[in-house]
Amino acid sequence: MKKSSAIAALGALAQETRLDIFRLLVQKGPQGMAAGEIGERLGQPPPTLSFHLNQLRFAGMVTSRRVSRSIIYSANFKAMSDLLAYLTENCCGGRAELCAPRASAGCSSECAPPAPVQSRKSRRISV
Amino acid sequence: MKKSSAIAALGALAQETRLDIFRLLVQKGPQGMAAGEIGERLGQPPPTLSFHLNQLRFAGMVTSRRVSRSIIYSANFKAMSDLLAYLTENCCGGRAELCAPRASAGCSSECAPPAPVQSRKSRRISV
DNA sequence: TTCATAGTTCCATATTTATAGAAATATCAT
DNA sequence: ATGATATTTCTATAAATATGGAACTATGAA
Repeated sequence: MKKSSAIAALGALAQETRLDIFRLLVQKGPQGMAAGEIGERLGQPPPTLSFHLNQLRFAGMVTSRRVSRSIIYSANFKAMSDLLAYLTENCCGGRAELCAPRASAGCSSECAPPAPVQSRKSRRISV
Repeated sequence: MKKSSAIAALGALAQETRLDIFRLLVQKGPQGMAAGEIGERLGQPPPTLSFHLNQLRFAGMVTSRRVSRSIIYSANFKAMSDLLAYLTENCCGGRAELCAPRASAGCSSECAPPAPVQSRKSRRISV
């Protein structure tokens, strides 16, 4: 994944209405949901909703298809997983053992907090 | 994870310099890196860098600790994994079998594109 | 103390992003 | 055609975010 795509994806999701839209669509699954229904659920006026759906679409996080008068939006699951992979890429310099318990998908699950590092000489430090 | 935390995290990462910083720190692992070294690597003037480090810190994506004159920043791996979990939460309404091949961590790996939905009556549609 | 180093905060400016009314487009039913 | 529904584009305005110079704070060394 290119950096610019990741920034676009993150930026698309970093807004309350759009995050709501995206999670709604993630939960809805591949069948998707019509723009109108999304707007009803989230209480957004059509132009505002359309703006946000466009942002998500340009960022590649959703796809759309017309069905009769409705436009059906669906989450782009591939884009989501690519983004997650990008964020965790080469975690801990490849030495995932530095990332504590159940570091399954290359560190993405759960990593140790950086507190108890002190590799050799235990050095006392302040925050 | 609360929605506001997710938005803060996504917003923090949705900016080129900050994404660079975060990925650098993810790859560096728990030992972290001094602000100065980050600035050198990314070619950012100190005030700009400090601004972005603060954004990441307020969003909970990095932690900082002082070591002598340096301030060492580290990625917050827990925050990252919480964010990833939030994004994929209840994927496909819990029926992860709707999300195609190797849907390991609740859909986060790879999900089917929404193209071949057509649950019952195969309806021809245009895009 | 004084100096050099490492970072931060303050501030003004520039840029980007969000909101929603009004008008326009597309589809379907009559 | 005409009207109703579904959604978008246009537009102006408002709000949030990014940038970097100048000045400030904290730490350690001479």
